[in-house]
Amino acid sequence: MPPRSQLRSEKMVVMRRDALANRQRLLEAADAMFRAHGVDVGVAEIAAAAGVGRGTLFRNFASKDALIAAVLAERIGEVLATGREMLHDDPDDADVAFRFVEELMARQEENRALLQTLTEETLHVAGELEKTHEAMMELLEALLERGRRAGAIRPEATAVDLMMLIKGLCMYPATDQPLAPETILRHLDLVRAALTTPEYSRPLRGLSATLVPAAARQGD
Amino acid sequence: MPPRSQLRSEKMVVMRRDALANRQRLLEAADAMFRAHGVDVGVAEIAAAAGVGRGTLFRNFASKDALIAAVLAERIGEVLATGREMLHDDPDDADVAFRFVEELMARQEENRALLQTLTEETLHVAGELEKTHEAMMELLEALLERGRRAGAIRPEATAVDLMMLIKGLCMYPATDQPLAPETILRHLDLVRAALTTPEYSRPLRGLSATLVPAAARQGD
DNA sequence: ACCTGAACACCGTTCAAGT
DNA sequence: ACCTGAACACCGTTCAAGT
Repeated sequence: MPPRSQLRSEKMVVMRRDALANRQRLLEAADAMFRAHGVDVGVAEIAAAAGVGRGTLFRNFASKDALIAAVLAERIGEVLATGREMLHDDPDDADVAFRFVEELMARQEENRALLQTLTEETLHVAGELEKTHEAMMELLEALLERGRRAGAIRPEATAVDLMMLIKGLCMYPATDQPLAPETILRHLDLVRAALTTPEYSRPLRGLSATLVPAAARQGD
Repeated sequence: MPPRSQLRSEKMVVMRRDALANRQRLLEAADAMFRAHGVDVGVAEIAAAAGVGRGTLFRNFASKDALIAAVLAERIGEVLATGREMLHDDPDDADVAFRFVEELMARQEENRALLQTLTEETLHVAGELEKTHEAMMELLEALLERGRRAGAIRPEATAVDLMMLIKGLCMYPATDQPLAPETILRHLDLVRAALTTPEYSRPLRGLSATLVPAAARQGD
């Protein structure tokens, strides 16, 4: 399938090669700038880093939100790929769903800033992101089904349940500083406790997050 | 304790009566405007609704974020009050913690827009909000302790655990539309399952949230 | 001491002119 | 067909002048 323009994809217009290159450079520049300076970097800086004018940015992405959504979709796409591998490689693991979520959270630090912009609005600005999101839900559904079949996961548990229980790890305001790995493991164990049948319960790893008051912190 | 200026509270300066009235009207106007139009209403509109100039707004609140924080602190303060009543009225209820969280989530709809702005930054712009947050954690801790003593809640469970598990209800992006009451109950049951001892488990009420794709929705 | 609103600074976004 | 950057619009925030 030849690359199509984002803005007029219904028309199936094939982009000029140089224009497509610009689009790609914008995506990469945006990705790098978001990592380095957060999502609040100006569009001017992003365009400059990509070596194009501001107008070119808006020719390729309807708005700054759409650009953020596109970058986020790419990153989530990578996670999706590893999740599908897990699903394929290990057909008998009743625990795949939680193993995947652990993998997902390990990368969470690099995506936290982007995830915080993921409100309903941004979810719908780019059709690309919405499709990625749906793909994620389907994957989680398939992963959970493994556990259900093995009797490890309660039958009523859904992908949405799982997402909502995890959300706090990405969002909890007082933990904008990096989460300790043990804190992540502990929270995931709590999520496991919520979704598994009693027979499959296990003790919690790690410790609860401790909130550091602003007064006790350095260099804010 | 006489009312003190927000900006120079160290000096314990007592505000002039008319100035204090302005501050109060700003808080009320902001609260009303946030409910009606969301947190994105301009400061100009808020100041106009309060019947003061823009400058007065910034004399009382260091920034728009500080104003948002102040409003949020007031609303959380109300919830805190009902939580403390519960703690006091019913000393033998092992389930107070979850009853409180249910109450908290019932009001969640009116606070969702504000809660979404509650990142670490906004948490620290107003000392008032940080204190409220700490008070909330202490209250949750006390509520959980009731359940621990009765053997209903696992001993390692903390207030932070509870907050992080609930967070998804406030934040899950695809549910910016009002959450169905059954969805709230179901999620809280999952949270209960995570935090209670196996003996106290109970079946889930309600249904999992279903995500409505943008295409299938009306009037976006 | 406090209030006001014009002026400022800082964004995202558009668009006329150019290739 | 696409690119550019000056110009625009829209905020939050400041501050000189007024009471």
